[in-house]
Amino acid sequence: MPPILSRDFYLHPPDVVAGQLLGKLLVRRYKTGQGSSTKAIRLAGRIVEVEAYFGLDDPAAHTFVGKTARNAVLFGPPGFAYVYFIYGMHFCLNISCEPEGQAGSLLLRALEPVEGLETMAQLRGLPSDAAPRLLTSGPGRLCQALDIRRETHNGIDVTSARSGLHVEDDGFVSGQIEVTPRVGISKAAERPLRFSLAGNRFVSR
DNA sequence: GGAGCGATGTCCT
DNA sequence: GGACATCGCTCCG
Repeated sequence: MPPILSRDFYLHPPDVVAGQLLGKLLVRRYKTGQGSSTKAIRLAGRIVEVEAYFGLDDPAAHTFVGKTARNAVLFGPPGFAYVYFIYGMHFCLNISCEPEGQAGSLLLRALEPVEGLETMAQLRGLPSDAAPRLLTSGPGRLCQALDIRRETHNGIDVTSARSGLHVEDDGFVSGQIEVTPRVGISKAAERPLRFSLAGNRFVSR
């Protein structure tokens, strides 16, 4: 089994960790089937697009207003999942970074699906032969494809194998990294904090 | 393949 | 009450 990224990996500023996270595998353990025929499978995708959010200094970040009930996870230690509900129907997944007390985070925006594509399609409400691009290209899509919800995943430790959600380094070597402005925000929209694998088809639009 | 737009719940002011 | 780190559909080229 490839090594799970440790807490130290996430200890650094978000613009640093974002680039290092590209090319790693996001892995979700998932139970499929029913009754006695249930079995555990892996839903996995390679991280191809990440946005960096700073804490109190970043007007676009959820943490800009200070610590609240919703964003409390981000003020905790690095390597924990922050899952929030947006636009009345979607979830987005972040991972906390920086030392406890500093609220940097990484927004996972797109994966290249690697394991469990049929189950991902099912979870997305698509036919099993759906185009892979439709599965995990976009922050809301990847949460739906991996069945990541606030109730089940907000606040879990992604550095522990027992969480059922973690990030692995399988030795993949990233090519060129592209850095562009972040997507879908109105404040600090010009800052180049969106990191993606150059030329990868699974990067969101 | 791109612009426009509606759906929809939660959070914070 | 308004804004929102989105998505999928329609309509148009």
